[in-house]
Amino acid sequence: MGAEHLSVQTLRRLPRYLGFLRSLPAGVAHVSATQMAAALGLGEVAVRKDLAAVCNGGRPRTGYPVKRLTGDIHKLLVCREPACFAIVGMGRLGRALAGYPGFAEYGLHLAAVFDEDPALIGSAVGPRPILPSATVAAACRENGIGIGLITVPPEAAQDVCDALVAGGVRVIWNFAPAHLAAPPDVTVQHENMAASLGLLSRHLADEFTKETENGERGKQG
Amino acid sequence: MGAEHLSVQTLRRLPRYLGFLRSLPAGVAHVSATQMAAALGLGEVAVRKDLAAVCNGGRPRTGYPVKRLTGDIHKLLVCREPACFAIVGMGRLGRALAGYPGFAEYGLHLAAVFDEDPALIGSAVGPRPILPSATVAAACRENGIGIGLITVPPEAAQDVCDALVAGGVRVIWNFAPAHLAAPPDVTVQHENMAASLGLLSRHLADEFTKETENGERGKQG
DNA sequence: TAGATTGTTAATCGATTAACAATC
DNA sequence: TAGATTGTTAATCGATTAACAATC
Repeated sequence: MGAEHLSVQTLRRLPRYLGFLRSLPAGVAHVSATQMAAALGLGEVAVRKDLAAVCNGGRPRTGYPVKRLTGDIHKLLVCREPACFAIVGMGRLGRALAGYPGFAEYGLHLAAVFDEDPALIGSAVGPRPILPSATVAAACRENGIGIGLITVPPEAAQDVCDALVAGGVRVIWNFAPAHLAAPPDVTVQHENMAASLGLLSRHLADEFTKETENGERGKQG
Repeated sequence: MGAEHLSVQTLRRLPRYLGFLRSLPAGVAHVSATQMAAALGLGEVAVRKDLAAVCNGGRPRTGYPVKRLTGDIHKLLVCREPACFAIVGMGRLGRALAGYPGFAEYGLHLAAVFDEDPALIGSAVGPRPILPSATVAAACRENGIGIGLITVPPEAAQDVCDALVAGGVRVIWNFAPAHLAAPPDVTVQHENMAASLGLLSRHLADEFTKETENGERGKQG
């Protein structure tokens, strides 16, 4: 219990804890924050605090019971009633996301997929028929879809955004590298894969600079 | 100039500034932090600070010259010599990433793509031939590839990770929902799309709770 | 008992926000 | 001059880290 308020950072780490716990051999009954931190490459204290906030089954010297900890984290991640989402744009990225595993794991349900191309309408992506983009607003409203993913080319993104908003969607995850205008009560999260990779690359360069500045001193193989 | 040190958060926002600047009609010569903040839905002061850190062409009452600001941000994002990266796993997600637009924009070059399936070897993704996964380590080392993207099924992710590390890759972006073990000098960033969407969904739920708690008071249409 | 581990309380760090002086 | 906007300096906020007492 104790779900009072978890920081965004903690929430981001929970799935990784869950993944680690599930990767444990069946025989392991207990696990400590120390072990998890080492395995996941995270700070020991951070992990301990996260676990303490999430599960009250921890005992000194013993650690946490795997089963209970797993259950508690899982409960926290799913917790609410399933949220329905839609994907607009059945190109490669849209299809990849539609087939991405584990949405149910997080209480998410892919309720509809859309594309503009008449040639695609009616064909299926997994078990789902592709619906025409023109029906986005109506379909979202009908199915109580609150979340929309945009995976269309940048030129088409704003129109799709407008349609989603018209359909009552309140959260938009935009994969098109385009700037979108939306009313203030709609949350738009922009995902720019190229930019994200650029940031990672810069991280690499910075690390390297640091190392060479240190003259490779203090490096333990 | 003044590229001393930009915070990660600032670096994350820069691409959005760039996108906004490029979306401006050709006639607009100057733009203020106030305008950009409003358009992008960001805090006014945050934007002002970011711009001040990035470009010294700002003038009171006038704002920033669009051309110079665009150039300075662009320079900052590319700045270093191009970084080579590889993608292992030519499923839907791998192909989507391979075709994602704008990597060059951030000084990134997709140098090689790999897959395990013998039926795919030799066929092309865009201009690039798919190479066999067995050659990952050698190919990375030969081509000076420092960054690897993993888009294989979770079961195969650890092997791919090992191969990349063996090939000298120092930064890994892992899209498989799997926990990876890597040496401490290798940075592994985990991307779990389902978990990220779950977090967004939770955000939606929290917002909604807040609103209803406020009894919808103070909402201005 | 001894020692590892939990969980809490205080200190540090980084980023955002607020306040305000400088300037075109 | 007046007023909008920049850029800086101080205050707030949140998260991480460090220190330590509690406990099995």
